[in-house]
Amino acid sequence: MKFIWHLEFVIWHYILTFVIPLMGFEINNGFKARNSNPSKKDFMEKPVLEKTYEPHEVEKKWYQYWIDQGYFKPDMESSAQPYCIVIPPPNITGSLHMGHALNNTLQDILIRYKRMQGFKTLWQCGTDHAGIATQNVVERELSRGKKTRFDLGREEFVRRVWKWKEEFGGIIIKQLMRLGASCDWSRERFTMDEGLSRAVREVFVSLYKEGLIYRGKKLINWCPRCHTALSDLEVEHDEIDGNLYYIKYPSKKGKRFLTVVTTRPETMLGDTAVAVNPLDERYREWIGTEVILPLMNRPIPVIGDEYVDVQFGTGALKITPAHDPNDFEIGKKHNLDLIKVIGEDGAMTDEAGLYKGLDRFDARKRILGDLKAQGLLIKTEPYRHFVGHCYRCKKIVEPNLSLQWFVNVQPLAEKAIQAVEKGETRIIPATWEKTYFEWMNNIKDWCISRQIWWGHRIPAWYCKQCEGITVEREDPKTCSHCGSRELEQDSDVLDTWFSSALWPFSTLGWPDKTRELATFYPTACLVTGFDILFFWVARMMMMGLKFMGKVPFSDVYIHALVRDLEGQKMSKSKGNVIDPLEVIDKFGTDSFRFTLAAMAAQGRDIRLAEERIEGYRHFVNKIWNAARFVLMNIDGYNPDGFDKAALGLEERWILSRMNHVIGSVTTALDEYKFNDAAHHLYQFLWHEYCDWYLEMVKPALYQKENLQKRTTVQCCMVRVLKTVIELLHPIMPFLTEEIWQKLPLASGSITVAPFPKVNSGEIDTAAETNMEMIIKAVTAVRNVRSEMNVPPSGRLHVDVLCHGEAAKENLQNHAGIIRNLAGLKSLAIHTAFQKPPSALAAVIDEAELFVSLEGAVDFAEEKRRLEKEMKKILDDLEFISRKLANRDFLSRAPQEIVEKEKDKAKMLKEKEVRLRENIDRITGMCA
RNA sequence: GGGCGAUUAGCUCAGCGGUUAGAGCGUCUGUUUUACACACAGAAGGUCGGAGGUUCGAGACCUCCAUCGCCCA
Repeated sequence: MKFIWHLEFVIWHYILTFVIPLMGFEINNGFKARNSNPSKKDFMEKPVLEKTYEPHEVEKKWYQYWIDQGYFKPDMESSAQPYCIVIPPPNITGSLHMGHALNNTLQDILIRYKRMQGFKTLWQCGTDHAGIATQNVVERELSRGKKTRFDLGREEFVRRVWKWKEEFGGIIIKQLMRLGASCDWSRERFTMDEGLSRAVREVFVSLYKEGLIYRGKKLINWCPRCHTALSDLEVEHDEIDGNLYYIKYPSKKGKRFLTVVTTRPETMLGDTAVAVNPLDERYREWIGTEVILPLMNRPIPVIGDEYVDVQFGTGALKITPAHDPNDFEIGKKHNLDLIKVIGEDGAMTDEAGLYKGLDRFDARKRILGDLKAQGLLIKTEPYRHFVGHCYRCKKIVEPNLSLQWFVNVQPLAEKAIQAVEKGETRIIPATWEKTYFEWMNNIKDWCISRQIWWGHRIPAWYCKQCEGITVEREDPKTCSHCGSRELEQDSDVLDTWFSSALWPFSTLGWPDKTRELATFYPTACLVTGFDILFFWVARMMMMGLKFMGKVPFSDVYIHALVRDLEGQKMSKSKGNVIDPLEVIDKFGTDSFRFTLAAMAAQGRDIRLAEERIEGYRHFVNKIWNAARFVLMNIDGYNPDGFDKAALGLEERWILSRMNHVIGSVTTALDEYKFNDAAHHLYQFLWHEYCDWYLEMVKPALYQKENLQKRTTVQCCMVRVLKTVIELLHPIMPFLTEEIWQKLPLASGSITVAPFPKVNSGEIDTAAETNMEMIIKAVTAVRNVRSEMNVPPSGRLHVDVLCHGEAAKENLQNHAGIIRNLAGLKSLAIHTAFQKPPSALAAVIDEAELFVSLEGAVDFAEEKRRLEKEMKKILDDLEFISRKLANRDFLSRAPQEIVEKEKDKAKMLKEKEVRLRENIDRITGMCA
């Protein structure tokens, strides 16, 4: 334990000393720019970019700029449609981990996307006071000075926690800034703020007055370490290695015994019955008799109850209503006494007789020893079973009888179920709806009181005179029942999740009727992990519907968990955590964000390894270099030189493809398919724009004779780059801003630039078809070169035999592209010609290409190559022929599918013929 | 015990009724081509966990089985 405290101290010390100064973003509330736009200056001084993208300075510079410009604040005066996301408030004790990184990256992508689309966007941020967790941290700090919170007293202790919060509580906020999060920091809220506390008070009082909040003595989960009650959700059931103990309970009369089985012998001191199944022949005659509870020598009844599982153990169950939830229910049914033998501190109570004062686990040992000595312990067998642990401190939870505050949530849950059924709130992916309904339908009363000091104190006062409870919006001076002035406030605080449940409206100003509340509630989307679907989402639904009359959000997007490469949950104890901040330091924020987006497929966990991020850093660098290339080739650039009539096939093609990508990315983001958006952008930018378009236009850029052509290319390549950078901005905010600012025609910030829209007029199917043919021709030649080991330096002559005039025209018109990209010395296009006997052949759909080699040709190798090709064609052809021979297929499949298959078969047959001819020709050469 | 999900190329994953399957990384072969070797060109690699069924057609839909993971008792 000491070691852990020490470690924690070291970590905080590190953060304070090194991390915070490095992250020093300055937040001010002004809309006015204080700095001039930082990069225009750079552009003037350094027209050519560095060879490699260096993220760190860039990130710092732009983040500060965005804050200074107030881009993250919604313009409340605008009439645009609102779009609001409330952040899942991180705990003030927290430090950024992978879960936060993914969660906030996805939110930032959505917010930036919508902001660019012109919505009035608000990403409402803030932190959570995290009652038990924070109290634990400060208590641990105190214990280093050998003090407890009781030494300080409540008031002083709470003051200390506030002080701790002021000093350390902001760390995660600074870390979110490094992630690029575009929250409106000027609206940052804290669950213990005055306003949010007022919301808590209002909700508590009105639910109490309505009878939905009540105080009652029930069996609750008690953590003896945290010394507080917990809700059912805050208990984690983990499987542990335990034992099954077989214990003899002697009958009151006679010499017989009833053998009961238990995993927790220490609770037997509080047994008030033994239960057997009334259908169980073995014990039928026992029902109604009494046995003597060993060690306590107390007679207890044997009762019959169907709950008892005949198969389990001996079929006789000891009943301890004060220490087991099932026993509690049975006890209630049979009107059994409740004897509490384990106290709040985990030690045995006065009711435990001789064992009073012993810790629960020591008592177990002692009891087993005593039973053994009396010959009452028959046997002990190993048994793995699930035991409840405190989700904060991981200690074993004690079911305990206790007077606590509860919310009767069932009436609230019904409305929350209906809202999802009616589609007022969509849960995405929809598979989670089932889980939501399952839990909501089986919901139990929510224990909301916590026996700690850090939190919202329960606004209930007890009268010393009449013992009545007074619950009011304003602190009462007198008892509402008898008027006495002798009042004492309940010492408990509320479950932290109680205030979190109000977050979507309390942060917007409720219970006041603010403009923000009217504008942004219901919020658009909530992004969260499934681990807090019940803790938080479900409760926000209930409270939002109850107090606002409307669902708190239209969409709930549930994302994956980030795991390590082996699929293990990342945890400090396993030592498999990847620290997001280290990743950002190493690879830059944009690489990291893109990786998360690319891997965020719906319904699947993310297995993250550093190599993934490193891989996407290559993409970042690729984009950087594409921009570098563009900027190096825009001298003499004339922004008005974009003449639609002058566009070449390359331009018409890339613009068409670009518009497809705009459409795909927009759809993907609208549907929360972040990985699709990322992959479309990756594919287009790298493999279409860089690999093909930029390579194609190099000659036009390098020449100075045809200035019209050059200008057209410049305009087009700048436009496509600018567009794709804008599409990428939600995922990669920093790199895109840096490049965008350097591009001509950019002013202001990409943060608020309009998100590209599809221009269907630029979709050009003919251009795409023609370009595909050219790409196929180039690839075919390259393939031959590579397969036949023709050195890249060898300039070749190629003859193309086209099937038809259309193909000839297309290839003829763009022979320059083919020559350039395939590395040819010369290219001749024919519709009929004598095949050169020794040339290597490549067959594409629309043509045959003959590559003439100088010097010796390995005809045997060429034959092998062609035959390999032939095999593939024949396999395909066989498959398709079988399909077309099937009468059912022809009659039942849709006509267009049949046509498609027929076309394909025709194409394959043609290819087969041509390949056969070439094989025959080469065979002749071999001989 | 109840529920949910996963199983596709060496690895991580897309694809969820219509070309006997795609990407990234990795592997192999070439290449100092004036944006990028964090690159370029090319290639190899899969009977889509197993068995039945529905369908003209099935990684994709249904049933069962196996293995793994998660949630709730």
